Amino acid sequence: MSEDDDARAGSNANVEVARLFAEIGDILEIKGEPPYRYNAYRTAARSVAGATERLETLFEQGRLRQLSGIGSALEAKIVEYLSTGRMESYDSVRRDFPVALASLLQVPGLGPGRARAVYQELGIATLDELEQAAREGRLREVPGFGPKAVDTLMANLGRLKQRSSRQLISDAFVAFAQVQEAVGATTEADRVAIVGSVRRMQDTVGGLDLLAGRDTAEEAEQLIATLVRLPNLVQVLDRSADEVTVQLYGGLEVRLTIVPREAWGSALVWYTGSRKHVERLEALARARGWRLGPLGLEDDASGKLLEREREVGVYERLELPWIPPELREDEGEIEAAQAGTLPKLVEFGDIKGDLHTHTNWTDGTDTLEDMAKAAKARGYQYMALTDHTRNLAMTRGLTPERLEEERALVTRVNHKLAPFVVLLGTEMDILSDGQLDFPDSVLESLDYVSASVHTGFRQPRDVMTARMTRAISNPLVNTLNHPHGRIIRRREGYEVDMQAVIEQAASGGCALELNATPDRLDLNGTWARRALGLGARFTVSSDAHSTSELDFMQFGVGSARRGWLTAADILNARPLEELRVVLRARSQG
DNA sequence: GCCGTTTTCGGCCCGACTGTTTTCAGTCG
Repeated sequence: MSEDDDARAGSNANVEVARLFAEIGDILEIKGEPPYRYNAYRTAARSVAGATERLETLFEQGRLRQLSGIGSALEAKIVEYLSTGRMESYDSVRRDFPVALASLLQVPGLGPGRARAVYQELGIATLDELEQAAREGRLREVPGFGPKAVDTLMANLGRLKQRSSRQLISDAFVAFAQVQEAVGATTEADRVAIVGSVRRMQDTVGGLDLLAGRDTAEEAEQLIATLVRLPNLVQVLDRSADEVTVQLYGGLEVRLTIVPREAWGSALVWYTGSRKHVERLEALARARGWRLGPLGLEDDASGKLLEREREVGVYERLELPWIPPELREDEGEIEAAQAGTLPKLVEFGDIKGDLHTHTNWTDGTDTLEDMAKAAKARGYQYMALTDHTRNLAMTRGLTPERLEEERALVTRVNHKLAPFVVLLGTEMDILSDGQLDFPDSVLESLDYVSASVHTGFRQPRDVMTARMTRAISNPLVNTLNHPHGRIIRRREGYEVDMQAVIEQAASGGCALELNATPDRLDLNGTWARRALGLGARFTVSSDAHSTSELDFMQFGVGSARRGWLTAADILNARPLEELRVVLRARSQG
């Protein structure tokens, strides 16, 4: 590993090309080009950013076109960049509009049309300039901006500033897979483990913390060299002999800490955290005259090491059972551990089926048969097909007539894949007044009914609360999907008295979904635990819109574990026949 | 600009709301 390699890693081609494509896409949208054109660039940007190999390598081997979304035109642009360090089409679109202008698209209520207008009328290209113009009243001069529009814009700008930079947990897992692949290819190190908030399965994470064990200093050096050569590395933020922090494309920070192999157990405890949980453990150690640190639990007086190799050993020494990482938040887990009342948390293997899936009949990308096969391949006994309903027009939501056609398809697929079972279900829109999108007569004919709010997000809190409680009071509704409606990093949940909603759900027997899609994770663990206390029941489902998204389930199980849920609390941890009994009981009141 | 056991050409989520209009563009989900 030479310094040259490190320096180059600071501006590698994968990251640069991804950035150029993404920015071209943004500017084309602002220019008013049709969606298929700017979307092509955005798809390509994601594809390049997610590539596990360097573009140079792919080019040399003539495999650039293997990246999805890269056709002949974009391949040529990549080749142009690799050979000249420039991209003419990027320079060209930049002559029309400044790249910074794309940052305005983050503001809710400000789309490509208005972004173009503020630039052409006032020369505004940044969020700061926009805010100043709004404050000085100059924004009113732009056609299309009335007093109301300026007010909401100001409010949204303020909210945008406060938005946290926290990342999706799924991005951390993608980065981990990448690190594992790179490490496996270049070193003998077999132990790289996730620690920190990602191991605790928090719904959003500050970054990815990794831990590696090493026997020799050379091994540590090798590991660090591997990390700074990742294809999507943006910059090395910090580096020492046994720790390195890098930033990847998209903003995720990855920190790798390397400890002597024999200190693996105590280091796992230490770096998994949370800080508060570890402080409690430190206090328990102190009370015994010991000291807990990353490199071991030792006797204060003699300095003798009491435990460091096994994580469970550290807990045992402190007279505690091993505590699952998802519970390590100092929210009662130490007390429960001492009292012997830690719950037996649900595990991925407990999940018997997925109750929230979509197909290409609405906004999914895959056929029902492919979805069902993929679910079966994951070891599930069943899957509920829950396509959207007519109120959600953008997804080509189903009418009762098309639902009947789907029923015929379900019958055929069930015949083919038996004993695997597709339940005919629905993700039914909750209309703005709390009525359901289908009449009861249709709902009665279904195996499974879930309901969701997808429209009218800006209703006042009391209206939204009444709307949701009314909808889930219908005994034909088995589950309330993604109760808060938040999309992490994009939009807050709607204003609603969630306490009232989960109370209604708990008392009426309507299950609450733990939606496992990484930018939803809704309910999250905190809310799940609160609802559990009220006696609620739950589902944990992927909301998959493609076969690969069925794998989101793991994040939902993480939320469930953070919510202290056991398999008994989760409907789809039950075998099919038991599930059917529960679903029927609900509809009979 | 990409893509294909429904296509190598013709698709590519589309209807409702909002605030601003004076007949609708822009944005959202």
